[in-house]
Amino acid sequence: MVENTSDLDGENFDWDTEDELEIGNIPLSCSSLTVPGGVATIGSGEAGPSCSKTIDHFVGMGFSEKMVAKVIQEHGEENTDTILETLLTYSALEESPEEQVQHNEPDNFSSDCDYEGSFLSDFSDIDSSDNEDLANLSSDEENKIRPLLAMGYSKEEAAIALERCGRDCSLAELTDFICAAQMARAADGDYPLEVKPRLNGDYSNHKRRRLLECSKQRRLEKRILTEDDETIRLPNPMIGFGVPTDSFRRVRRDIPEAAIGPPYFYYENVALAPKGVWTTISRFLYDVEPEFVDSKYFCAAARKRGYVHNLPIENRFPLLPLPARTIHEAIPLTKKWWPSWDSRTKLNCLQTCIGSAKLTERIRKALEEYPDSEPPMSIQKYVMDECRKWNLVWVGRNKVAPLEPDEIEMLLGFPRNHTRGGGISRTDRYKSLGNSFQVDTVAYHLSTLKDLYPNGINMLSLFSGIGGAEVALHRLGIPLKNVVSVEISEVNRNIVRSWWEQTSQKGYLEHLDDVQQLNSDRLEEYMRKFGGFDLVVGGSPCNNLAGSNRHHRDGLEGKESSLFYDYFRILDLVKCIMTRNE
DNA sequence: TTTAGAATGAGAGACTCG
DNA sequence: CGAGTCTCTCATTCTAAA
Repeated sequence: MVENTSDLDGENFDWDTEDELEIGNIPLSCSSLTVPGGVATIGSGEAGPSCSKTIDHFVGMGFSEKMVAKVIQEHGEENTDTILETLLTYSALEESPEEQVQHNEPDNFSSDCDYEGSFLSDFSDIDSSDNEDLANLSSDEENKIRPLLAMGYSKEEAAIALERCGRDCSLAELTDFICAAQMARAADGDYPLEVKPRLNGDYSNHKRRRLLECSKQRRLEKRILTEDDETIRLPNPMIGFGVPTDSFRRVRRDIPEAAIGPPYFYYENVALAPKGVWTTISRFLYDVEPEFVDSKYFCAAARKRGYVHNLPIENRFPLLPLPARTIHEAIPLTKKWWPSWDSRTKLNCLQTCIGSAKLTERIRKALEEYPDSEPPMSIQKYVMDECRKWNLVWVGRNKVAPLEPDEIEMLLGFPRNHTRGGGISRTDRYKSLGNSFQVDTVAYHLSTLKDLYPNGINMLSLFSGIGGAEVALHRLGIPLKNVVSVEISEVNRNIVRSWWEQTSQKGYLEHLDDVQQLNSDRLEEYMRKFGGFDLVVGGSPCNNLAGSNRHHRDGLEGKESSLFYDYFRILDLVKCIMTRNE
C-alpha cells in the first residue's frame, strides 16, 4: 500500500521551480535567541476576568491551588508578575530539604535528568575543585565559565549552558539560558525538582533570590530588547528540510543531545506567530530547529506551519496516492466555471470560518451586471479579494461558493466523511477541520518511524483534535499499539473514537479531556502499562498566535496558547521517566 | 435557545519602486 | 536601501434572525 517512493523527481508538478528549489537557511544560534517568553512573563498586566481564571492559570503552571489562592488573596489578581514572583518564592521555600523528604522520595535518575535536577540544586558546592576542573577547558571556555561561577551558578549549569549555546555566546545569553532552564523547571510542579537528599539546609534562600533575580532581569531585558533582536526567519520557499518533489532536500541535521529520542516528539503550530514565539518554543523543546513547511507543496491548499521534532529526516517518503496539487485537479468540477482572470491554482489556508451565503450572493449580483463581457478591473479586484479571503471556488456561472466539508477533508488528507455524522453539525465540522493537521505533510515527516518501529508504536497524542497524527500513522502502515489521546472537545473525541472503531484498530485507545489530568503519577502508570511512549505528538492551541484573531492575539502567554507549556511539561516528564527506566 | 452573518485590524513578510 | 504597497492569517464577539 504505502511504499518508499521518495524518488519522485521527474514528475511535472506545477509549482514554480526556478527560485523555489533553494533551501532557506534558518539561523538558529544562541545569539539569535531573544529573551525566552517563559513562565516569568506570563500574562503581564493581564487582569483575569474572574479570580478562578487567574487561579487556573497558575495552577496550570504547576503551582498548588492552595498556594495560588493564598498569593492572590495577598496581592490581588491584577499584577500577575507579582503573583508569579511570590509563587516562585513560596515554592522555592517549600522545596527546602525538610519538606523535600515528605513529598519527594529520593529518586534514582540517570544522567539526562540529573543535570536538569541540578539546575535548582545546591549552589554552595562552588569550591576549589571547580577551578581544578576548569584546567581541562580551553582558555576561551574558561573565560566564559569563570564569571558564571562568580555569579553563583554551578559548574554543571555553566557547562551545560555553554554546550547548548555554543562558544560564541555572550555572558548575558548564557545567564539567560540558565534562567530559562530554571524557570521551566520551577513551573513544573509535578516534576521532582530535587533528586538527591540535600545535606545543606541553607540553599533555599539562594534559590529564592536567584529565581527573583532571574525574573526581574528577564522582564528588564524584555523591555530593553528592541526590534533589532534576531528572531527565527521563515524559509522561502517554505519547504522545511524538503518536500517529496524537491530533489535537493536536506538529509542531515544536528540535533542537540538533550533532544535525541526516544521518545520521538513532534510539535506543531502556526508558522506566522508573533515575533519571538518560535524562538521560545524552540528553546523549550531542547533547542531543536523548527521545520517550517507550507502544505501547498503537498496538496492544493496552503498551510504554513512550524514543526519542531527530533525525527530522522533521511529517507522520508510520502503517502500514496499523492494528493492533487492544484485546485482544478482537486476539485475538477470547478474548472468549467473558472474565469480566466482568476489566476489562483492553490487555495489559501483552510480556516475555521467560511464565507456567508450573503457574500456569495453579492458577488453573483456584481458579476451579473456584465453578462456579455468580462467585468471591469474594479469588479475583478473585488471578487478576487473576497475569493482569496474566504477561499471561494467557482461552482457555476457567476457563482462562487465556500468549500464543502467533504472537500476540506479531502484536501487535508482525511478519509471521506471523517468528520461527518454522529450528531456533528456543519459548523463543528468546519471548526474541527480548520484546526487540524494536513495529513500528507505530517505523514511525510513521520514516515521515518516506519522502519524504526515495524511492530507499531505507543503514542501520546496531546491536543489530538480530529486525530491527524493517528490518521497519518495509520495511512503510513504503522500499527498503533497504545494511544493516549488528550482532547478537550467532545465532538473531536467522538470523531477519533469513531474513526478508531471503523478502521478496526487492533490497539488500545485511551481518551482524556484535559492535559491538566496528565500528571506524573498518571503518566508513570500509563508508561508502566505500555512500556513507555515512542512518540509524543501535539499541536497546541494557536488561538492567541494566529493572525486571524483580532481580539486576543496575545502570543504564547495567551489563555489557550500557553498550553504549549503543558506540552513541554508532559514531554519532559516522558523523557525523564523513560531515561530513568532505561 | 440556537445559529448564521457581519464587524472587528494588526502584524509580518514579500514585493515594488525610486 | 528605505518607504510604500500588497498579501495573508488553525478567530472572537456581538447582533439579528430563526
